[in-house]
Amino acid sequence: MEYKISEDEFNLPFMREKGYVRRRCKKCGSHFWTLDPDAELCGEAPCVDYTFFDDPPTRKKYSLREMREAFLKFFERNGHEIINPYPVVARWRDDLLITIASIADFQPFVTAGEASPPANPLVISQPCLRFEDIDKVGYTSGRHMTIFEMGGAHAFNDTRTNDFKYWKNETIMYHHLFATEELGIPEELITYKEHFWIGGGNAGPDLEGIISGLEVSTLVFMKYKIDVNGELSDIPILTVDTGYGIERWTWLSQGVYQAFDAVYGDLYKWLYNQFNIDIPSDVLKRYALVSPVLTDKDLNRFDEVVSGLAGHSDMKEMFYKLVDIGKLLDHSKSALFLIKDGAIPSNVKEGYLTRMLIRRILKILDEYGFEYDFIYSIMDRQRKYWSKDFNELNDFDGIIDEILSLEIDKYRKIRENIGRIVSSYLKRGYKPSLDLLIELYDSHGIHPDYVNEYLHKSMSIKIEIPFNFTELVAKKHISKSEERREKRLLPSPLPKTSKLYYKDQYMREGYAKIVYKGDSYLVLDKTIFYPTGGGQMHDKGWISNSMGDEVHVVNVIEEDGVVIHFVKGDLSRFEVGDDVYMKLDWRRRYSLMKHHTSTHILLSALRKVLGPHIWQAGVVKEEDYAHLDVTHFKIPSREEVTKIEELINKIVAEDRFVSVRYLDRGEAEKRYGIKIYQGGVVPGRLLRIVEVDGWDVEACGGTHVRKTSELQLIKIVDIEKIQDGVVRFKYVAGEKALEHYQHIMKILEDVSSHVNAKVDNIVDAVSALTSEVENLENRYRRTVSSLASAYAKLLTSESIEVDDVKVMVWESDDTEISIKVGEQLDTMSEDYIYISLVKQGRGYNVIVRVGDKLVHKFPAKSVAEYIGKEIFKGYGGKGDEKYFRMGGRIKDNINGQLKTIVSNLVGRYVRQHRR
RNA sequence: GGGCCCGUGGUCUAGUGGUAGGACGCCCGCCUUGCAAGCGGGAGGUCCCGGGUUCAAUUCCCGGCGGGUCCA
Repeated sequence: MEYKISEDEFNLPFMREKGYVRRRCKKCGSHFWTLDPDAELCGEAPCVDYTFFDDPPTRKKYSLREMREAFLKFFERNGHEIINPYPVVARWRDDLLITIASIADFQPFVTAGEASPPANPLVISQPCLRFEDIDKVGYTSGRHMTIFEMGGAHAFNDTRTNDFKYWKNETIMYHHLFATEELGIPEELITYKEHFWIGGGNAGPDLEGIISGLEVSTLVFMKYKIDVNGELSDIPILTVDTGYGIERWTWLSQGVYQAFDAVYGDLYKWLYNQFNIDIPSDVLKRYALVSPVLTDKDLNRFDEVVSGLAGHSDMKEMFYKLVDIGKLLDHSKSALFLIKDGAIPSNVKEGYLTRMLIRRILKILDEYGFEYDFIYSIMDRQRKYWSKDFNELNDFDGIIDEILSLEIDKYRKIRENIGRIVSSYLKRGYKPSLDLLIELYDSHGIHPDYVNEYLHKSMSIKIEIPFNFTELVAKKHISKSEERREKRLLPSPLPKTSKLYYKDQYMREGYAKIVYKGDSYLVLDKTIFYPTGGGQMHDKGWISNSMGDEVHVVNVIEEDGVVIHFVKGDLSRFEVGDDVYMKLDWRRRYSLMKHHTSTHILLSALRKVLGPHIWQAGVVKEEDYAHLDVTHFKIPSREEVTKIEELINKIVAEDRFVSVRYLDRGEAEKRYGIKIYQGGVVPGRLLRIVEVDGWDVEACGGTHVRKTSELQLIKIVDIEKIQDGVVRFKYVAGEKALEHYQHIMKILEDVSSHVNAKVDNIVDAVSALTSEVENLENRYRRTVSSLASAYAKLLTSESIEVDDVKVMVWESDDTEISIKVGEQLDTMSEDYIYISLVKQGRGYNVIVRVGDKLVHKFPAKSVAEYIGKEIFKGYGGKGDEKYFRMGGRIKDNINGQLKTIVSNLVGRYVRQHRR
């Protein structure tokens, strides 16, 4: 749908005072505001050329850090409060994996008016990740990056309370002042291009700030909600959503030809040297000037563009290197920030993005013949480079290396298996074709380049890789967008239930009034029953009325703030308006509380022992146990687990207070950081903050014990890797921990009585047992073979001679021995026909073997078929003239001795086939 | 969350509706001044688990578990 921006949308006092006029670009057709009344072009490349190279419009050159500081300080001077950046993994949102814009930090609650912002107005420099343009990275001289800092100056205007900060006029003025006064950019260089912005369910008109050909900012005035049909409706909060591209402003100020040069400084120069790049500066500049034409669909014009740089026909290889160092710098920084915020490489979700980035890096290293190990030094230099701005990176020293080493191993394995996998697909009937490339990439992650490399080596074939290869792979995955419609239980809205368990977490009984009665559930005006939520399972208990009728509460859920009690029992004498008495199954609840508090203690211990990359990825607290999933790359060692257990039990023993407070969302984030959102999305203006004194702080809606000593003991009982990048800890606390030990002890005692040894000696006893079993197995094997040879002798002596042929038929109940006996016969006779009949299920197995002298005259296969035809309803088998095995179901009319019948059949066969 | 691929001695793997094969590693012996290696012999398997089809399943079908991979 096309959204028109009215001519007057940006006809603001500021524009008029400055003398800005609205024009339409002759090339791209967009409307823009300019100080030049004769302007015909919008001012953005590729409509016009970049004009800042060698001659930056700013007063001085800024490093990225200086630009960030200048931006933040400027807005701070103008009434904005500086907010620390959020993680790049957007855990507080369930609709986004990663932080794609500074405003994402404040969605959905702040922009929807459900929570107050940490400050208003505020300013932030937020690292953001975007993967839509990943294929352009490197080609566009650094205009596109997967990771960048978005300088966001935000104001939230609440129309409901008339709490108005500022809107369009001031927003543009701030932008203008920042460019002109703070940075010294001549104002005639600045144009504003009109645009309509849509994203994240919101929409609004925006202006793009363009300076010297480069878009450096987007000033969005978010004022609509947009539904699935594209219909716009007004929203109560008018949000000023500005995004200043800190990297681009930096680039602008330095006037260099590559934004990577401006952003990565020494790191860029280091890689430039490592790759032995040598591009004359005038050629580099010419490339930078034409690179804006390389857009989505035009990337394959790269060769053409590069070779068109007159006079330098052999520069192609150099430019490929240049593009690739851009990718290396960009991807390694993205991967670094993802890992920092807990996106451990994985095959799912945000972890997959980390893995993809690392693999793209490894592939580039491969292409230029670098060792994979080179990635360690790239990442380490990145880490050091950015740790000055993001101090927490200092804590990631060894972890990054460990993660990289695991990823390199995996990548190497794929690389090594390529030949085998490709040839197995060819053997399976795949033709060397595009289909094969897609299949191999999709199922095995083998990049088409590698397939070609192999095909070229082994059969001198090369398959053309289309530019939209990734798109083709994606097409195979057209997913049915699963509509998760939540089933609503309550027919009409009811007043929210008053939650007594928040007033007193230890309340075990109480009175309430019935406000609604369903077939098998009750809604009360207030309740002591905790509904399933935040990983904590619901309470159980009993509800009774004044007449002494009692029902059992078996499940409790919450719907829109209304707590619903599912009950078992007769509800016929419970009526709306009745007073009822509630009683908790306290044993259950108390155990749930202990497990919940244990979870908080464990999580902080994991961060301390395993590293700062640990984030909660899922959690369940049951009555009998709890488990906590965290972002981690391997199962911890025995030593680490011991350390963790010692640490958590130290916290238990120290008897720390567990406090519960309500804090304003913004206040809480400011004081404790984003780490408080371990449990995921928590709506609302006020946050319930649970703090284990001096140890752990989380926003949490669960019920907790008052003091850690109530936990008595926390024992980790199981650890497993539930997927790449996620490790699950299962643990028990309180009396469940005691029960666990008792359970283990009982198992030990059971074992000990079975092996006839005291518990202390079990290990020795069991190992004696296993070697005993081994011995017996050997003896069994020897016995079977001597048994087989004994049987063979017996059979030989009992054989019936038919025309000099020894015919032996026997019935056995063991196929294995039957086969072995047959094998033994060869050592004693050359002219035998051996038949073994083995009952098997509803039919018979027949093994036929003939002596070496007879294989031509009486082939086993022919003997078998002769018999089979006679005795089986239907049969099948396999073998050759020496040995044949078949089976089938016996004909109904055969009764009497099968052995005799078969003997006679063989005799007849021999006589018929002698000659 | 979904699609696809895979699961065979310690490791890597071939193969098959009817006696499970190889390589590396391991053990013993021989050759060699020593090493690398070579030669001969040997040990090592619930063919991931459960159900079904079948006279017979490691193999085919269904389900589960585990691994890989791609997409969102």
